[in-house]
Amino acid sequence: MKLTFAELSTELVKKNLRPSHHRIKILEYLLDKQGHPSVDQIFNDLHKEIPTLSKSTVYNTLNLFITARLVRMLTIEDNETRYDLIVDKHGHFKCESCDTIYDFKINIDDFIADELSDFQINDQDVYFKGICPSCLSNKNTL
Amino acid sequence: MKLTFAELSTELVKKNLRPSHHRIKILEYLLDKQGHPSVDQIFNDLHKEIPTLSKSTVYNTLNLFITARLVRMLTIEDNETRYDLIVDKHGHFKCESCDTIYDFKINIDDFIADELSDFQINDQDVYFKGICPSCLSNKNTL
DNA sequence: AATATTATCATAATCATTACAAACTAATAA
DNA sequence: TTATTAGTTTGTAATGATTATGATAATATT
Repeated sequence: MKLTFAELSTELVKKNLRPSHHRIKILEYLLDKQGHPSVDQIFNDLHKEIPTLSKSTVYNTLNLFITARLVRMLTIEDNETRYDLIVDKHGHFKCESCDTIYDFKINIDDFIADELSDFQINDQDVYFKGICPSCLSNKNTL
Repeated sequence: MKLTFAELSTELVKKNLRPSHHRIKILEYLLDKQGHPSVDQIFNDLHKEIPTLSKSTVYNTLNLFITARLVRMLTIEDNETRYDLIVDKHGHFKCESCDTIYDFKINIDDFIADELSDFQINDQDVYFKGICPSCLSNKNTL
């Protein structure tokens, strides 16, 4: 579901964000890139295309997207924040070998225990960690 | 289920950790304190009792406990790690108003998606955020 | 075009965590 | 007991991710 530059721009405008070039590029990157990139990944990759890009801008833009509820912050790891476009609810699996974060379907609402009936739930995160199939098979061939 | 000093000491020895005074105090603190304390909370509270206690020791000891699988790290928030004694699997709810982290029962295994059948799962975390009943009722009375 | 507003940049500041080396304590052996 | 070794704790310095700040550039508004 590759969106055009113009379509991405509209998405930003919908959220009352000015569709600057940098913002569109960062949004596009988040859409295209699998594995839920970190700030460093985003910055390093986009820096090749946009040499003037500053890391501050990446931070600013991501925080802007978070406030606009376009993007979610994943705190699956304690030393590095990852970012996730908000589409539908899903769980996250981080491979401890290759650091890729995979999405998986999960019906989170089924989880909700009775003991939470008096709580106001704003966010739900399901984080799994382990080894992904690709790294598992590599390990076997070593 | 308050454990005595001697019993806590035995727990450490079981895990091949020397039962030093500091380690026992930190373990005891984790057992007694509700809401999953941060390093700062642990340090500040224990510092009153043990004025010579160093924050390094708190970090060292917690990491030791994690390696020994006595304690789990909670990365529910991106700016502060919380710690959780390993007992049985449960979810964590963080109140965004009072910062307390509540446990709740959850049957994670029932919900594991088929798409993860080829993944080796080592850790499972379920993090919810929102407002706890106590803060909700406070808000209503304001 | 002039002015006000917003974006971006570059650097400095912050803050949680880790690394490190010295000081201290406990365990073991002679 | 003393000497030796291993393990623990401390305090400070280093690291590294993130945020704050002030200057500059771009865009929108009048």
